[in-house]
Amino acid sequence: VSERVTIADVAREVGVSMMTVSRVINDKGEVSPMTRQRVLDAIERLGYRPSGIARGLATQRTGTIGLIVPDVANPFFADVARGAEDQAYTKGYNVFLCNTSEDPEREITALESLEEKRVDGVVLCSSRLSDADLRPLLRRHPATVLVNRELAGNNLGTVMIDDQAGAQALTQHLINAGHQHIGLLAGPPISCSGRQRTKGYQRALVTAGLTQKRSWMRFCAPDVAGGQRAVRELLTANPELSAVVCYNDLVAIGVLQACADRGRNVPEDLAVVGFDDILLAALVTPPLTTVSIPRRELGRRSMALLLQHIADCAEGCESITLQPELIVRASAP
Amino acid sequence: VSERVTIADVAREVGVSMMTVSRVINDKGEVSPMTRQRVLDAIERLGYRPSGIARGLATQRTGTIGLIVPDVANPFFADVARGAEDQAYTKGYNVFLCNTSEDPEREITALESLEEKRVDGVVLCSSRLSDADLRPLLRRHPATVLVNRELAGNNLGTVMIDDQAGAQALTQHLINAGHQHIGLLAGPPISCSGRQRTKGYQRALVTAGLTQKRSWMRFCAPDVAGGQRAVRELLTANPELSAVVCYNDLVAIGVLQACADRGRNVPEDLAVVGFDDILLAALVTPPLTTVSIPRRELGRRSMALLLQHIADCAEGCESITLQPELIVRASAP
DNA sequence: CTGTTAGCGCTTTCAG
DNA sequence: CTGAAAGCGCTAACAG
Repeated sequence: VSERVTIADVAREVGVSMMTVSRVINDKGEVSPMTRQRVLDAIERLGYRPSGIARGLATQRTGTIGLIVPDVANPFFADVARGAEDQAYTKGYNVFLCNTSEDPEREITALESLEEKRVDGVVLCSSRLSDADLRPLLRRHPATVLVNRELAGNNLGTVMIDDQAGAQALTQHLINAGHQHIGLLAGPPISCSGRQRTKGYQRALVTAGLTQKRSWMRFCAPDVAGGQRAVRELLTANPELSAVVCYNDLVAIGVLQACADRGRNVPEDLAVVGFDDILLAALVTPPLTTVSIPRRELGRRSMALLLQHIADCAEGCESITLQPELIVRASAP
Repeated sequence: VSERVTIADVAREVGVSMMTVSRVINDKGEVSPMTRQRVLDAIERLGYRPSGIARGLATQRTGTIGLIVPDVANPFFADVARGAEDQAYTKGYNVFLCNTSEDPEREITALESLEEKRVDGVVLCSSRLSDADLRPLLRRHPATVLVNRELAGNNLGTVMIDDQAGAQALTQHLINAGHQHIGLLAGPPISCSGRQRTKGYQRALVTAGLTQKRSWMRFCAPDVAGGQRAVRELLTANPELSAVVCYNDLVAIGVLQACADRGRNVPEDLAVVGFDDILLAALVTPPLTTVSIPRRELGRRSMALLLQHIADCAEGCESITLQPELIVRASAP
C-alpha cells in the first residue's frame, strides 16, 4: 500500500481540475466525452480508487449500514444477516456486523460505535433494551429499522414475524386432527414472542370452543433440556393431554427425547409440534411438524425497508409482518 | 438527528481550543485536570460524539476491518464470524461483513469496496480466487490474514486447520481399535482439505504398517447423498472393510443411513468416523465419532493475528495452524 | 499545559 | 462544459 493515488493526481495527469475528475467518477454534470475518456484512462493507469472516507466527510453519507444481532452464530440471525447483507450489496452499501451476546451494555456500545462510524442507518434485531434506553440511542441515528421488536411512539420501520398466527395455525392443525386436550410449553415468561405464541394457542382453542386449563400451560427454558424437563411435569400433572404445542423446535426435540426415554410413542401417544423449522427439525425421529420462518427474507426485507427510507426520507414508518408457513411432518400428521 | 455537535462547538462552549478538546477525547498529551473535567462536562451536556469519518481522514486509520466469507448462513462461517467480531470488539474495531456466495466476481467486488472504505485490514476466508487474481487485490490493502487458504510468496498472516492431523488421528483411532481394513470416502477431488485428509489417512496406515489399497479409497460428493451412494459401491467392491473414514460428517451420516437400509450394524459390522463435528453429529444414531474444528477460535485467532500485525507492523507473516480435536462416540468406540 | 497552522481527499457552491 | 474557492470535522506538528 505505497502512496495512495488521490483525485489530485488524476487531475494533474490529465491536465484538468479535480472537479472534472469528480464529475466523471460520480457521473454527475456534463463532461465532454473526450475528457471523460481521458480521465477514465488515467484512473485506470494510476490505479486510482476514491476514498469513501473523504467522500463521506464531504457528503455526510457513508454508504454504510449497521446490523445489530444478538449472535450471528445462532442460525436464525445468521440467515437474517445473510439476507440483509445481500440486499445491502445489491444497493451498493456495506454493512457493519455487531453482536450483542444478549448483553444490554454491549448493545448500547454497538449503537454508539455505529454512530461514531456515521452509518447511514441501522437494522436492529431483537433489541433487549427498554424503551426508555432505546429511544434516545435511536434518535441519534438518521434511520432505523427494528426487527422482531416494537417501539411505541416512534415512527420507525418495523419488521415482525406473526408469532400469534403461527402458533394458531399449529394448534388448529392439532385440533383438525381431533385433539381436544392440548398442552403448551410456552418458553420463557419474559419472551415477547413467547407471549404472542401463547395468544395464538389460546385463540385457536377459543375459536374451536375447546376447554383451556391453566395447568396445561407451562413456561420453560427455550432449549432441549428445558423441553425435556417441562414435559415430564406437564404430563405427570395432566395425563389426559394427547398433544403439546412447543415454544420452539428445540423444546419440541426435548419433548421427543423425554417420550423416547419413557417409551411413549410420538405421535400415537402424544402429538408434538415445534416452531421455527430449524435444520434439525426435519432430521429428528419422528420429523417435527412445525412452522417455518422466512429468515433470509426477513433480513432482506428489513434492509430493503431501511434503504428505501434512506432514499426517500419522505416516507414514514412502514411496518411489515411476515407470515410463518405450516410444515406438516410425522410428529403431528 | 438534528444538527451534529462538532468538536468546535465543544471548544467554544468551554472556551478552549479544539486541540484541547481533541486531547481530552484521545487521552493524549497533558491537560490540566480542571480543564479536562470541564471539557468532559461539555461533551456530556452537548451530547457530542466524535466523527470517526473525520478522524479517519485525518489519521488515515479507520478502526475498521473487512471480513469476507463465502456465506454467513453456513454455520461454519457464522461461527468464524462470531469469533472474529468478538475479538475485534474487544480491541475497539468494527467489522464489515461481506458474503461472496462463492462467486469470484463478488469476492473481487468485496475486496474493492473494502478498499474504498479504507479498512485497516482484511480477514479473508476460503478465497476462491486464483493466486494471480488475489495477489494484486491484496496488495492494495494495508494488512490481510488468510483463513483456510495459502498464498505462496506473499508474507501474509495465515490461519489453517490441520486437516491431515485430524484425519490421521481418526484413522489411528480405528487402528487402535483393531481395524485392519479401513476404507476412505475422500470427498471431491478438487477439494484442498480433501487432499489433506486423504494424506492423513494414508500416513496413519503407513505408520501402522498396514496395507493400503487403491480400491479402498473413493471420491464422493461432500453431502449425505454422496456418502450414501459411495459407500454402497465401496462395500460391494470391498466386503473385507470393517471401518470407513469419511470426508466429513454429512458423508458419514450418508453411510449410517445406507447401513440402516441394508441392516448393517454400526459399529459392529462397520465402524464409521466423520469430520467437523457438526451439530447433527451428536444427534444421529449412533452418534458419530468425529473430529471437532474450533471454529469460533479460528475466527478469534485470525482477527487477533490481523490486529496484532496492524499494531506492530514490524512483524512478518506469522502463520497459525489449529488442531482439530478427536471426539469419540458410538459409531466408532 | 495550551493554542496555531495546515492539511487529510473529496464535493459543493458559484463563476466563468 | 470546466474551474476556483471554501469547507466537511478532526488531528499532526510545531510553537508558545
